[in-house]
Amino acid sequence: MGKQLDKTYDPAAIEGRLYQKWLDNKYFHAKVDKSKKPFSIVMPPPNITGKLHMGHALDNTMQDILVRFKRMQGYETLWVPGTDHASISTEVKVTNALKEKGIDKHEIGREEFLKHVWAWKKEYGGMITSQLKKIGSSCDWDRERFTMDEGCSKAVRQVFVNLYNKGLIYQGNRIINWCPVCHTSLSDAEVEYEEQEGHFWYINYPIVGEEGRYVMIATTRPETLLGDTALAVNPDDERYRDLVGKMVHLPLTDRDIPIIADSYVDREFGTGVVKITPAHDPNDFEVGRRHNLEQINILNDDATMNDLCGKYAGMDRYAAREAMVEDLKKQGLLVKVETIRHNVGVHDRCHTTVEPMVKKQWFVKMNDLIRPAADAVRNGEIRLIPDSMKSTYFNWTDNIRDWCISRQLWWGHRIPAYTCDECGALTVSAEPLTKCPKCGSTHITQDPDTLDTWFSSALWPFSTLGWPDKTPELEYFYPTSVLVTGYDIIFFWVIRMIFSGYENMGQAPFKSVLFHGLVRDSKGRKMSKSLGNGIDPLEVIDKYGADALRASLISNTTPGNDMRFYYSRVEACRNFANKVWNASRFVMMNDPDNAVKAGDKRPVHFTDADKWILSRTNRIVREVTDNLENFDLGIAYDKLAGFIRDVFCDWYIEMVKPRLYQTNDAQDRRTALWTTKNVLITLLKLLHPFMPFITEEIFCTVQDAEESIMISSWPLYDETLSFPQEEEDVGRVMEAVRGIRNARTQMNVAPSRKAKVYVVSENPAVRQAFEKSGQFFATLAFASEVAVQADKTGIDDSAVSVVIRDGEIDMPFADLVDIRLEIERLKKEEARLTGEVMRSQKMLSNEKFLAKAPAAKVEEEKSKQKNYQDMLAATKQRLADLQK
RNA sequence: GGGCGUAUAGCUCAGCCGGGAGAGCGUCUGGGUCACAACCAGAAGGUCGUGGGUUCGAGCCCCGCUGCGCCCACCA
Repeated sequence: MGKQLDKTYDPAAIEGRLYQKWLDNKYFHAKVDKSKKPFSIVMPPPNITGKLHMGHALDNTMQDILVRFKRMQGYETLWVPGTDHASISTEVKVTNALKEKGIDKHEIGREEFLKHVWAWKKEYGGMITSQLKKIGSSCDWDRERFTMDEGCSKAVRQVFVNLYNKGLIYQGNRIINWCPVCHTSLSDAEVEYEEQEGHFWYINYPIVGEEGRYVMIATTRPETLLGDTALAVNPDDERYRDLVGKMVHLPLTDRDIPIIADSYVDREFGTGVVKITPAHDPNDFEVGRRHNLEQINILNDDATMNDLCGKYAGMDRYAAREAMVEDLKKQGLLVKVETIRHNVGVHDRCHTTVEPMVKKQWFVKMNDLIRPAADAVRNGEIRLIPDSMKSTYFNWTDNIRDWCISRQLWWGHRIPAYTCDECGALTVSAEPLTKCPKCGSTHITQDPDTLDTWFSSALWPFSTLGWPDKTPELEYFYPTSVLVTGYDIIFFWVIRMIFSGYENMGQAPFKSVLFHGLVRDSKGRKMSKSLGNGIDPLEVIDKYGADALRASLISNTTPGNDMRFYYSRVEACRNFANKVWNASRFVMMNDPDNAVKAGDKRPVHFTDADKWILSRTNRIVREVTDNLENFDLGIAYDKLAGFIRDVFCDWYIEMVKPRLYQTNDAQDRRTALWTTKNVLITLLKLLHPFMPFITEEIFCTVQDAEESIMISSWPLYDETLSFPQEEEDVGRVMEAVRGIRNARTQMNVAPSRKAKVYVVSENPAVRQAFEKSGQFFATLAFASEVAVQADKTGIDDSAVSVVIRDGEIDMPFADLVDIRLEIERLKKEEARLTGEVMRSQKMLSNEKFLAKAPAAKVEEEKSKQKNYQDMLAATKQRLADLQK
């Protein structure tokens, strides 16, 4: 006796055991094997701050599907897992955690703080990756990496040095986005804009030397007035032309500032006069540079007013705003206040309103670096899926700005730049420096800043493979095959990996990028903690199994589009898994001793049904393979699942039942079993990338073997298994069976009441099909007996016409249905068929079509037309008969 | 303001190279059936957002309009 399967599929009972088995056998482990072709993926490293959410589940399911598919195809597959130190989110998180314990980050100092972060990393850093195992990810855990491990850090330092030496990294005073709470600069990408209510304060600036004359400006941030170094008007603005070059007195201060002309000013907006605050506004900064204006920084790092602010010094920016407005009012310089809604930049992590400030920062010069990255996508060297992502990509590469890479954080890669305390020399070094190379002094200070977290992730595809060392892995697996990631980090990450790949490796980091969308809740909202609408993938797995979750994330989806998460969809997939389970159980029950094996020699005498299912399966092999090669995961799954359910289970298993239950023809029974088993095994293999657990369990149980489906070979299209004639014949029989089933439902004849069924047709091909393939017809049509005949026994004779004899009474098909309904139906049918014939006629008489369409298409259309004509004639005849 | 996407059944979405409108869920009808009630058989339900154009032929290609979503910019 072979092993048995339980009656319903219980994922919880097998998933853990199977994953352990795969681990124990080292199936996920990749080696450098030059006799095989490599296929490699690096996992987008999840942040160490988080736990598994639906986005990760989707991302990793897609990767796992590709990896498992390629592994079965015989590639040496490597999937590198890992995590990201996520400098700013982690720092915020740990800072808050410490705060709750009453510990202040600044009090304990940098070194002590970092100890806490490392401890935190140790505790939570591996959480996600261990959770990823639950969904079946077949990553090479021996090669798990962390963006701040020794190897990645070395790569970071090396890249920094290389870029610096090429002059592509520079330090500069630039206006940057400053987060007053996190005390760090932010890249543009880290700033979000929120619409908030604000005010427009209209303020009069007195003109120097012209008593009683004022220039009115409008501002949303009156406190920045203290940093004003000019007013600006448009050079073409008639209203203010005479003012250009004059001075105004800056209220609340003892300074006078000039009025300048700059085309940046929009005449239509506000009063047409802009106060210029170069130190606290990016546009003003640019204007200031053009006009050589002084930059006056009026803020401390925590957004309180600094010592330059006189009586306002020490006040918070908002408190100062109120106080200053009050003072302006007293002096009669405040003209009016308007309430407006405007966009305010906030830090995407902590939602603090950012403050533009001038700071010395490190930048990467982008102009030259971006070019190969843009070209690679433009000339197809790197393929973006879906295609439409190209536009988004170019939108960014065409408008590239230098990348501010320094962050005033503690957690992250410290910038490898050192300043000599004695001679002041700046040295950049990949190895820790202990003395100044210029003067030999040992008093040197490393730059306190750390690098933008994306600086290290940008190197991920090669730093994980050992770069800057020339490892065999790097040589063999780079460039990686495909990157699977969400479209939301195309700018943060994808582009930066691409230019980093070209810059440091001279090659693209991957050949294709497969984008997916966001997983939203059932109402289409983003899943978020604040809304509390997130769904924990682990809960779904506990309840429905990993396979069902995976399938539900893949089914009916398309690359790059957002999707909604529905429990009903998971349930449908769970039910499908159970279906597969039971189909397999059926096979096992009919061969408890496993006497017929899938690999056995092919039988000689196939029935039409066998040839039909083998041929159809053969086709699905090709289609699913093609879809997977083309990254159409959703289409591949839907097609395959549909085939398994609707074709294999619903039709073939029903057809084959009599042959398995009646044991009088041992030879035929064996053939039936062989076919069923082979088809089942093939389908299981195709399904394995999508549903790894259940397919593994069945694969082993059905064959009573330990060998894993994971390392079995992917099915190939087999020319000798193509039976177009039988596909057509059996297709006809199925058509007829459907007709009968339909009729019976309409007639209210219970399937349990077996009937004698006559198949009547003048069409020899149809008769032949039924004679040849009719053995399973009776079962499918719930008939006790089937007769095939040419002459009409008093009724119609279309291609699918049938007569059902039920019990004592002869009940011709047509008579059983309400005649009026039937006439209506036939009229509709007639109209449809007439249309089809005309359409077909038009096509076939069209010279362009005949000339341009492929020959197969024309042939197909011809046979279609013939079919339609026959059916139309039959329908007309039947209508005429009935209407009598 | 600039860019991108999207509009298909009651709901959520597929629909490849332009040639017969699809799936899942839901609804309705029938069925204790010997793999599966987490089931089976059947049915109903669509002007493919709208107006034009190209084509023998458009859900698909082109143009206009409308609705929705996202990204970038950030007018002080």
